[in-house]
Amino acid sequence: MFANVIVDIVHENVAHTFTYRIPDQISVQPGQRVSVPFGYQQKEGVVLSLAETTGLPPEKVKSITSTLEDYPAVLPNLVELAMEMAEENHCPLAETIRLMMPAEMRGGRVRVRTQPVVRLNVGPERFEEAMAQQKRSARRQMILSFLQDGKKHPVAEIREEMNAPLPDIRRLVADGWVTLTEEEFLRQPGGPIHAERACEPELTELQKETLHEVLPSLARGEGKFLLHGVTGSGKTEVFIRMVREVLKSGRGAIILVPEIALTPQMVDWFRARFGEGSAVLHSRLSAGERFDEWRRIRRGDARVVIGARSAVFAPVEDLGLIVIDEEHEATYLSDRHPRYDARDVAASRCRREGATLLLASATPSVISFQKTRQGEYQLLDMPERVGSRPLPEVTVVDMRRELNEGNRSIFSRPLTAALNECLRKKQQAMLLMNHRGYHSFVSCRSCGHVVKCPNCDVALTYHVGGTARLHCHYCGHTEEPPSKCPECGSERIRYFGAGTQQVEAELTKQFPGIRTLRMDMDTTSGKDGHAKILEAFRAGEADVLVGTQMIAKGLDFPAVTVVGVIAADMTLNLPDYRARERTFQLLTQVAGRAGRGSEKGQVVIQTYKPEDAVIRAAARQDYRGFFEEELERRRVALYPPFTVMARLLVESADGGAARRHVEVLYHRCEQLLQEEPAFQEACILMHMEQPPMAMLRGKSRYQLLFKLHVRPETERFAAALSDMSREEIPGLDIYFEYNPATMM
DNA sequence: AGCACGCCGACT
DNA sequence: GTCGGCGTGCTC
Repeated sequence: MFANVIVDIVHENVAHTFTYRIPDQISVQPGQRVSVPFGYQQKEGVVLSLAETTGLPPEKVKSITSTLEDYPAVLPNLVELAMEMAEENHCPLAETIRLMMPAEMRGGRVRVRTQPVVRLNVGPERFEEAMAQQKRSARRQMILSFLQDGKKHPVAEIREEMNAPLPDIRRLVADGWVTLTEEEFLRQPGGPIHAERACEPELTELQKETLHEVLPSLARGEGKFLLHGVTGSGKTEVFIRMVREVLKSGRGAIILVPEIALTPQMVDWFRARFGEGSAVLHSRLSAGERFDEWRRIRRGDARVVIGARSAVFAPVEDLGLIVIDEEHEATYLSDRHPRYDARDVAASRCRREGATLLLASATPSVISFQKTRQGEYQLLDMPERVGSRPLPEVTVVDMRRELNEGNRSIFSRPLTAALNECLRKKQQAMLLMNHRGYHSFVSCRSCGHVVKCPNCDVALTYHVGGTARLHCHYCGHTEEPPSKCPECGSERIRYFGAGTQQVEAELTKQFPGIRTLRMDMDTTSGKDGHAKILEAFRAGEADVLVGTQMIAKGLDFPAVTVVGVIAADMTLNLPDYRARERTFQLLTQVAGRAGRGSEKGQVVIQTYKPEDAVIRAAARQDYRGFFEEELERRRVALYPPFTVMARLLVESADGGAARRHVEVLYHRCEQLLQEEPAFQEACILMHMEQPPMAMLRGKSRYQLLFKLHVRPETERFAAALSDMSREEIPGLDIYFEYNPATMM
């Protein structure tokens, strides 16, 4: 017998299977990991298929050295998924196969952990005899009583009852009453689960209706749904019930959430709801924990998995459901190679494995909502909040008018009034400061010069705390703030606008005695920094939480009645066709944080563009209104979902070399378009430019931006572009992105 | 990705 | 004369 093995090397040259003989004494199955001789070295690989014969000359074929596990690490369905992804992304199969297992499993960097286990060596009929023989040792009798049930008990369990039981156990082993063995045990992150069957809340009518709409599909293992539920509508409870339903029928489920939502409380809550049969996969796990959680899933001990993006590859057999919560989040687009969209992967996996897909969001992505229009997804609508709680009242404040009428503070009069009222009632408020880097930069009032990072094309950020230096958030560069404009020499150079720190400082100035907490990239750096701040706020240790986007995401603080957005339109004009969509999502999500308790919420959106359709739709919490307007805009301007974007990005420390190469690529693309009229028809736009961040981490950047019609031949054109990115040129990094996550 | 094989410049 | 540069090619 022969095995076709894909060797764990990511390189075009070896991106095909190699055939190995299977020695008589070992058996292998597809998906199993093996160690094989490869050239002069020993490599790990995954068996793709078995064959009776091979066309290769026998002297070339070597033998598999050993298997790495005695089970297939990659399930057959996931092998197929990896193959599909490799083909779609034009990347070596080894690269997509790697997604299917924890990174630390490769190279044997984690080991199966064992612990000593004891059990009674004799039947219950001889228990009294054993007790009698050990009558001189109360300790050994205690151990025997402990083991009376005949089951295996970890020594650690007995150690909880008495100190140092090992010598006594050894004595019992010597006397032949018990056996002591080493057994595999699984590291459990967060300790043992207290499966206090957390009470299942009674569903509202709307929740019941929604659930009933999906149950038939769930039973048949089919269907793709987009659940659009306003903030606070109780979407979570609906999909929790769906998971229960799937588990009841003996199948498994995967729930994807943004990494940022996987807080310790969230994880505890989830495990309390699902008990021992659940597993959690996130980046905070140690290598060993991640490996063991993965194995619990693989062995079928855990049938429901909650995790971030990569959990879409969790080895759940007999999958019945994948849920993607907050489906609009950019985190579902992988930023590393191989680039994939977890939503698309989930759809493919569901189709392949006969499972239901459910995407959920209060602000669905334009792409996903459009799919409900085209019948690809079925729309589930939850337009009301649980308990008929009203949506918060939203006030849009024109900051130009505030300024004209003499208010030079960063807080408008309505926001000041709302905050005063909130403080008086001892309630809590949240203030959102979007896009920090844009707000605390240093600029010259005379010539408009902005102090930028010498390595990256971004404005340096001013930090008040500590050293009062300017920082770059991309490369870590710091420098002294200039006292004179380096461009025109004017001394009228100053810190422009407000960052979270300035908002915080301004708060303490204008509201004496106010207690504030700040959440941004600076304050959340430590381990669990995130969770600590949120916990403190939840515990009422502050009146106001000031933060960047990260405070907008799906959090539930019942005591928050006021939400303020300091400058709503800052993200509106970023050079990205999704800027409007992102702004709408951010505003709607943050507004949804207000009034989740018994008190009605109030939201104040401060803006310099109160007439903008996005701001107005967000103020009305009107997703449909936003969607229709945005879809029309994209239709006219030929943006996705009507087209696809692609980019070829060239980076180099040598700016001239990058420039020259991008020109070469441009001409090659032009040639390609001329040779193939079909390509020319597919290509709406090809644009050579320096991206908004013309420098990043000390490297110059140039890009070719493409806007393409969705046509059969587009795929081939994209493949040709992808090939150009894979050519290796010393000193140059070339990246190809199809549907780039960012245009910066 | 490694690693050997192979053909041209300055050195114990 | 050799040591060693990295260009080219192969790995079941």
